[in-house]
Amino acid sequence: MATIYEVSELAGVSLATVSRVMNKNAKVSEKTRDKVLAAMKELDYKPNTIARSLASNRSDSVGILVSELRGLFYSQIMSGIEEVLRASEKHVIIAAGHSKETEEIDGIEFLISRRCDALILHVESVSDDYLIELSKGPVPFVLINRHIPEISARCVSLDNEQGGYLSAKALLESGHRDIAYISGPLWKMDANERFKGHQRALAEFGAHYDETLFFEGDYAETSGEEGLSQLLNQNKKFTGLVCANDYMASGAMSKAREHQLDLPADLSIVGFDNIIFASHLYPKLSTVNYPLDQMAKATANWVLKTVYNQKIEKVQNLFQPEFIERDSVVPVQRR
Amino acid sequence: MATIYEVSELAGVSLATVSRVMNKNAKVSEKTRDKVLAAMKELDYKPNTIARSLASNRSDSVGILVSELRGLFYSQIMSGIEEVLRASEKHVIIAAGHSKETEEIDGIEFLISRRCDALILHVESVSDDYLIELSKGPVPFVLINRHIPEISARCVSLDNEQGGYLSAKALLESGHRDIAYISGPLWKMDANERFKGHQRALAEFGAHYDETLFFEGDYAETSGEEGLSQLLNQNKKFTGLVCANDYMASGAMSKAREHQLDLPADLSIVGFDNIIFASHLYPKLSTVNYPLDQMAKATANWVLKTVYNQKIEKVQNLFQPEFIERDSVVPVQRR
DNA sequence: CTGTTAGCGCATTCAC
DNA sequence: GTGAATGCGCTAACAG
Repeated sequence: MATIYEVSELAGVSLATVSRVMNKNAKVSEKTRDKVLAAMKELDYKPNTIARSLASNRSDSVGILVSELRGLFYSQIMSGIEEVLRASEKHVIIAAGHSKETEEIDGIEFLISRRCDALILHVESVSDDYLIELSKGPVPFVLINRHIPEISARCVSLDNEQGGYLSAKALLESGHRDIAYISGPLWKMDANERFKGHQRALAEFGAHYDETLFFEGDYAETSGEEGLSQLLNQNKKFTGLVCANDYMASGAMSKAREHQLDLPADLSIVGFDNIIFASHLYPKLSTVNYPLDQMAKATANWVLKTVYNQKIEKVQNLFQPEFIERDSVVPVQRR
Repeated sequence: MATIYEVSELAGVSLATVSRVMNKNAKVSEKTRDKVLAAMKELDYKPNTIARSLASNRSDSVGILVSELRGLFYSQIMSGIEEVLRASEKHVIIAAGHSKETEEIDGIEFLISRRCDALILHVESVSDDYLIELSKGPVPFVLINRHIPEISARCVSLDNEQGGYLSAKALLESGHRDIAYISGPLWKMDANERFKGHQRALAEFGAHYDETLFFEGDYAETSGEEGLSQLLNQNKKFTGLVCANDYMASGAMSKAREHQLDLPADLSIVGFDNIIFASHLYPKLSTVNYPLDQMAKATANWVLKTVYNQKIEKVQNLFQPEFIERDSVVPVQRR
C-alpha cells in the first residue's frame, strides 16, 4: 500500500504538502494540488487511518456500546446513530457490553483505546459513579436510555415511568381490574421505572395490586411464555396483562393460545417498545411507543454538535412515550 | 493518559520491557514483571491500541461489513460473529454497506484502513471481479451469504436454490397448485436463487407457473403487504403463497387479514429465513430455516483459523436449508 | 532476560 | 504557498 511518502515523491513535493491537500484545510496552489491528486490516483493511495489517528489524536469515528448486537432494540439504536453520523462522514465502531459490568467497562476502554472521538453508550451494569467519573475524563460521551441527574446534559432517555403508567391505564380504562404484570429484570432501571408507573396507574384507578400476579422476566420472548404459564397455573383470575416489552408480550401471546385462550376476548394484552413486529402480531399488539430511532439520532446529533462543532439545534434529552392503540385490548367481558 | 514511557520510568525498566509484559510473549523475570505490573496499575495505564496497530500492523480486530445495521437478519450475523471472536479476545469493527456499490467499497476500505486483521463481508452490490481482485490483496476476508466459485474457500453460503425448492414443495405436497410468489429483489443473488428453486419445484410437480402471480418485493414487511394487495386485486385464484423471506410473509399475513381472509384456511403461506418471530406469528409461520447463526460462527472460525492460526476443525462452507413445518400451511380446500 | 535503536504513516509546528 | 524537522505511543529486531 502506498504511503504519503511515495505520493510526495511521485508528485515532486514534500510530504507536508500531500498532507495538506488531503485535509483540505491549509492553502495549496491549484497546480500543486492537481499534481498531488494525480499522484494519489496513480498510486491508488489510501490514507492510513491508524497513522492519522495517532498523529492527530482524532479518528473521525465514534464508538457505540450496546448491550447486545442481537435483537431489534439494539439494531435500531445502532442504525439510527449510524445514519446520521455517516451523513457527516463519521464512522462508527461498535462493541457489546452484554449487560455485565466487566464487559461494559472493557468495551468502553476498548473504544477509548481506539481513539474514538466520542462515545455513545447504552450501559446498564456500570454504576452512576463510574460514569460521572468518566465524564471528567477527556473522552466525551452520551448515554442513551439512562438518566443520571449529575450529568443530565449527556443523557438521552425516555420517561419509562410514564410509559408504564400509560400501558396500565389503557387496560384500566377498558374496565380491567385484575391485571397481571410480566416485568423486565428489576435491577435494570427501565424495567424498574416501568413497573413503578404501572403501580401508580393502579393506585390512581383504585385497583388492587396483587403481587402474586407478577412475574419477573428477562425481556426475551421465552420469558414471556414462561411468565404467562406460571401466572396461569395459579388459577387466579386476570383479564388483563401488561408486559414490560413487546418481545415478552409476543411470547405470552403464543403461550396464551397454547392454553386455548381466545385473544383478545379472554385476555387483553399490552406491550412496550412498539418494535416493528408489534403491528404484525395477531391480534395487533397495543403498546407504548418508544421513540428509539429519534433518541438514537439525538445522541448522534449531540456528538456532532458537541464534538465536531456542527451547528445543530438543541438536542432533546427527555423523550415521552405514547400509547399506541391497536387490537389487543378490548373492554373487559362481563359474564 | 499514561504512556508506556511513563510506566517504564516508574518501574525503572526500559520501555521494551514494558512492552514485553504487555504482550506476554517474550520472557521476563517474575520480579521485573511485578514491578511493571505495579507501575501500570498505579498509573492506570491503558495501552494505546492505535499506536500498537501502527507499529505492529495488527489490530486484534476484525471488520464486519453488513448491508444494514437494522433488522434481525444482520443482527444475527453480527452477534454470531462477535460471540466467537470475543471469546478469543478479538474485537469487531462494524460498517454498513447499504447494498450500494460505492458504500460497500467505502466500507471495505474503511475497515482496511483501520488495519483490521481480517474482514467478514456481507456484500451484495460489489462485483465478483472486485472481490476476486481483493482476494489477491494483503487483507484476508470471508464472504457470508455469497458464493463465488473462484474463491469458494472464502465463502460461507446457503443453498438458496434448494431453500426455494423446499418452500414450494411444502405447498405442492399439500395439494396446492395455484401458488403466488412474493420475491426479494431479483438482482440479489439469494432472491434470484430462491426463485429458481421455486420454479424447479413447480416443474417437478407439474404445476403451472403463472407469471401474473408474481410480485418482486424488497424483503421488507411493507413490500409483503403491498405484494399481497396487488396479487389479490387481480382477482385470480391462488391458495398458496410463498414469500422469499419471513418479513414479507409477516406483512402479507397482516394484509390478508385486512382482506378478511381466514388464515391458514383461505391461504397457506410459507416464509424463508426462520427469524425468531416466525414462530410468534399467528398462525405460526412455516418457513425455511436459514442457519445464519451457525454460518456467522463459521466465518468467525475461518478467521480464527486462517488469520490467527488457531487450531480449529474444518470450517463448513456450504450450509443446507431445512423446511420448518408449523401452522401456516394446510391442505388445499376443496369446494 | 533486558536495553538500545529504529521506524510504523501521518499531522503539525516552525522556518523559508 | 511550501519544505524540514519532530513526535504521536508502541513494536520489533538487534545487541549485550
